[in-house]
Amino acid sequence: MAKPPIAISEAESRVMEALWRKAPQASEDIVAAVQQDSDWHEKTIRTLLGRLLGKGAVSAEKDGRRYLYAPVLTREQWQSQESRSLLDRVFGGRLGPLLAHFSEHEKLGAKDVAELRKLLAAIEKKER
Amino acid sequence: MAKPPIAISEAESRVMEALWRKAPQASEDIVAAVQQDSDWHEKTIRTLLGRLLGKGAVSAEKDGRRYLYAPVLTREQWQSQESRSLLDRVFGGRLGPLLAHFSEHEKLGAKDVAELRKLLAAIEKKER
DNA sequence: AGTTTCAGACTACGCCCGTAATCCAGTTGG
DNA sequence: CCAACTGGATTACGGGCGTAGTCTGAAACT
Repeated sequence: MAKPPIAISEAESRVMEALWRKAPQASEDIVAAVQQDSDWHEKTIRTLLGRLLGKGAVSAEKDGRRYLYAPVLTREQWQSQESRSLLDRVFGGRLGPLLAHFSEHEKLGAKDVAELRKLLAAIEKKER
Repeated sequence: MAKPPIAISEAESRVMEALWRKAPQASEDIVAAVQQDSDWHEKTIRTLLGRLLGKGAVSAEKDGRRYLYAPVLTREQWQSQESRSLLDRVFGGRLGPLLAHFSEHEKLGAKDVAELRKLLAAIEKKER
């Protein structure tokens, strides 16, 4: 069977962020890390961690009486899923319209333009 | 006060699609249009339409015994909202990483590449 | 050894969403 | 004029999500 994609919610992704930055970590440290950027209650963060475990988005390895948590879903996988979802849901699966949209409505910084050039250069190289 | 952004759900967006393609339309026609691409029950579609009305995403004008519905939220506004949401939630608000992601993980069709070139050309022209 | 503590498990609860079914009043067909 | 029909309004219901609170078992402190 194909692996079912792991869907995580907005709030859950904030917890994943902490793990993507550093892993493995004990829940105490995760709580502290997440609280740097949010005002969530410790209980809330632990609940989210538990849900992520249930979904298989993180793994837990026993370390004494506590667990050390690590991400299973990578940030890249998540970014891919979310990007593809936007592409399919909102732009009919075509990159063109999405890019056109960004070019019209988002201010592109110098770095963005450089990234665009790089992207195009890579494509052209591969093309022949 | 600033107008609060109108958030619509996935299913609701399917109904909006029908209205974006043609408006105004009576609910009967909307139902028929949506059913072309889905197997939703008529009642379901009417419920979604009602919710969209409640959210102010569509307007209804009485036309005899029925209403004629029209979109208030435009497709472009919606695409903007969703794009910005992805950008902020998943890519820290920076376009570069998003573009890098697409260049690495998405297969670009010829049309996409053309769109990219056009986009870059437009930028270069504006740049000087 | 008894008590306090704390990580993790289980429970809670209101709101949104997907997906309808039921109810009601005005229109229309007979 | 009465019955059937139909669009719209109201109600339903289970699952996920945001946001915790409570319970429990074992470790740690005294």
